[in-house]
Amino acid sequence: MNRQEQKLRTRRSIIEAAFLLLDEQRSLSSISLREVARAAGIAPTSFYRHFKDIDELGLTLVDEAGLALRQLMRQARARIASGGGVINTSVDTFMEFITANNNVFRLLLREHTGTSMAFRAAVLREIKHFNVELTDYTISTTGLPYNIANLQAEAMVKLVFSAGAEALDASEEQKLNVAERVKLQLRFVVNGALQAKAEQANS
Amino acid sequence: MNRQEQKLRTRRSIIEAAFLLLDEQRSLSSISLREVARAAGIAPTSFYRHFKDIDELGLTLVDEAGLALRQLMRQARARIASGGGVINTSVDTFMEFITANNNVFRLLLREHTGTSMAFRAAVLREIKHFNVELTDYTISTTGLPYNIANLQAEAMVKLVFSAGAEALDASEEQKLNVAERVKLQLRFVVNGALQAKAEQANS
DNA sequence: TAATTCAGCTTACATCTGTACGCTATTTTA
DNA sequence: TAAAATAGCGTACAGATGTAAGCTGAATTA
Repeated sequence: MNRQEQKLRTRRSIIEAAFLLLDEQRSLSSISLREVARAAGIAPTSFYRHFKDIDELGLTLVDEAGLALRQLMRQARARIASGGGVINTSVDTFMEFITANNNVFRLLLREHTGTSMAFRAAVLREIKHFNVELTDYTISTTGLPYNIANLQAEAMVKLVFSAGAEALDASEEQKLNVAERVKLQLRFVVNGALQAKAEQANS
Repeated sequence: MNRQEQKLRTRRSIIEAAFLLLDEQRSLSSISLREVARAAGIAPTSFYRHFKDIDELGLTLVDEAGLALRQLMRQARARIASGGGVINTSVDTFMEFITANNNVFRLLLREHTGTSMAFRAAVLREIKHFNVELTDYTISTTGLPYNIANLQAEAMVKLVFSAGAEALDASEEQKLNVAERVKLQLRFVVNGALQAKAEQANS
């Protein structure tokens, strides 16, 4: 077995151990280096061979979570292309993601309002990606002017993330309810934005 | 000086010390009993004369924060009555609150997605108050049917809270920008809801 | 093959935590 | 006034934490 390879493997096991620790009652700031090391099956001090800090590990986790979200968006777009409606498909895809990758989404949600400015900034970067891509998509499919498309996209992302937060702790049927409600709310936003476009055109 | 009176005074100083500790880098789960006691000027063990737990203190803080928010709403309603538009006045009032009671709002925001189920539940209760009152207000002023008014109110609260989260870390001019944007987004929602009402009536 | 690198380990230490126990001094009650 | 209650204190202890120092053995390089 290669040395590099082995090191990467250990690094992976640290990362995955950390994700497992990040359940509904733990945040990045509350997991300890020793605890992660224990879960990863290494000595506390060996942790330093891979990360300078617990914080460096935390940033890595946020990055990985963001990556997973972007992959999700690609998946959603593919499903939209094959019919079903933008809002329906996107929300359903999102909800599936949350259910399947519980801890990953929870991490983003928690650190978004967490105690570390670095983590908050990292999460904000990921959300900004979301906004930019949705704004572009909206412009290209509806022809809304940039300012309106952007406001719309931002509002939609916020509503979907809030719904995701609710869904995290919810039962399966509650999740369906949350999904249904947010879809209606997204339609409010879309229709309101369309109306704003019409008004803007008339002036 | 009364004994009860003195005890209340100490209790107050614990609560206020805790609020002061809850700045942008501390959450309820990261402040220690000893730290709070130190800041309040009492011995660590004296803390137990007032609260069973740090958690009991935490719930008290969430309650106080929720109370402050409800008072804010009353204030906002009074200002609406004296003209200026519902959305404008509400958002402005909210933003003023956030600026003046930084740590109070931050507490709610953080514990909303925090690691303690009890705290999350407590914050949700406060948000539900918000939703109920806004739904009632919407029905009585616009005549929207309950289901639509409720969806609208929920969406608006989520958007305003999200905007509040952004405003917390923002400069004064950024805050103005955030406020302006959320007002436009709220109009999207209101107009979209009105349209939904029209559609619902036509069926 | 001999020398170097380095992932992971063990040991060690200073610091912080929650909280149990019992004392004191003052207020309240009888 | 005598007895009871109690807010606050000091001491003490068993954990947990981050991380410094130095060792080991296997993989890599020369």
